[in-house]
Amino acid sequence: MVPYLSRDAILPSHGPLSSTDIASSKAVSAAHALLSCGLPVTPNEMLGPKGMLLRLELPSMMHAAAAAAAIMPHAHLPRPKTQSQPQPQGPTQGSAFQLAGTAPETIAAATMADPGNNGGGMTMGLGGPAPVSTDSAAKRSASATAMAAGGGGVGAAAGSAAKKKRKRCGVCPPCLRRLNCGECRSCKNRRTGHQICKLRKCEELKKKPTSYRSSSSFRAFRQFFSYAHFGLWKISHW
DNA sequence: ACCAACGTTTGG
DNA sequence: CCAAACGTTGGT
Ligand SMILES: [Zn+2]
Ligand SMILES: [Zn+2]
Repeated sequence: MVPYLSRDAILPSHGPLSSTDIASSKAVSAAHALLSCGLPVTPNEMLGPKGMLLRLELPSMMHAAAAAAAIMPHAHLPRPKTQSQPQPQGPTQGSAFQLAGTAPETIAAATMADPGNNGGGMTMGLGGPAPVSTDSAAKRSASATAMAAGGGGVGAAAGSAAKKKRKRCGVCPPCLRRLNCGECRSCKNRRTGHQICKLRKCEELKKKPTSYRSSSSFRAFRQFFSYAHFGLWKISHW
């Protein structure tokens, strides 16, 4: 199945019909999101001659989800912070997909097999060209991750994806600093601490790593297909 | 929460 | 191999 981000999905056909301004801004958002997923696309490529959003074929559902997250109005609503029971998390959060019933294998893999968190979320894993580590790094990480997997135990399928080490965003103020302050605990304790200078610590990495299932792109994706399931979006020509 | 220490991953 | 620095654990 080839995932589409269709115009009809983006702009509800019965809704207040698209001003081209809205389409344009959505195109900008989607293009940005796709770019961050490694798919270089310009807003103009998503807009037709009349300024309407075009149906865009995407290389993976991951891209579709990211684009949906950037476009859909509810993607960034704060989650109902109500005491979410520490339920077995896996089955519960996956139920939306079972409901939709049409989740392609790639998505099922991306969502169901998510071992709880993967760093960075939407840019990882599916869709993009394979990470391609041709050298001994592959073997290195293979053995290392195998060992790491051994410790975990609960709920993880054997040989499930190892959790990736997150990388600094590179654009936040701390990331832009080039010099260690030399005064903070991390600097003073560099020999044994192995930590970056506190003034250089990336703001993103300070945040608790978010699981893919709690990411805005996943929520948008789930919402997207929930609506599709209930027929609120036009999907007849998919 | 902060911190120290260590193990581990990652890119060069 | 090595340096940098993320993840984790244990102590406070
Ligand atoms: Zn410092
Ligand atoms: Zn940063």
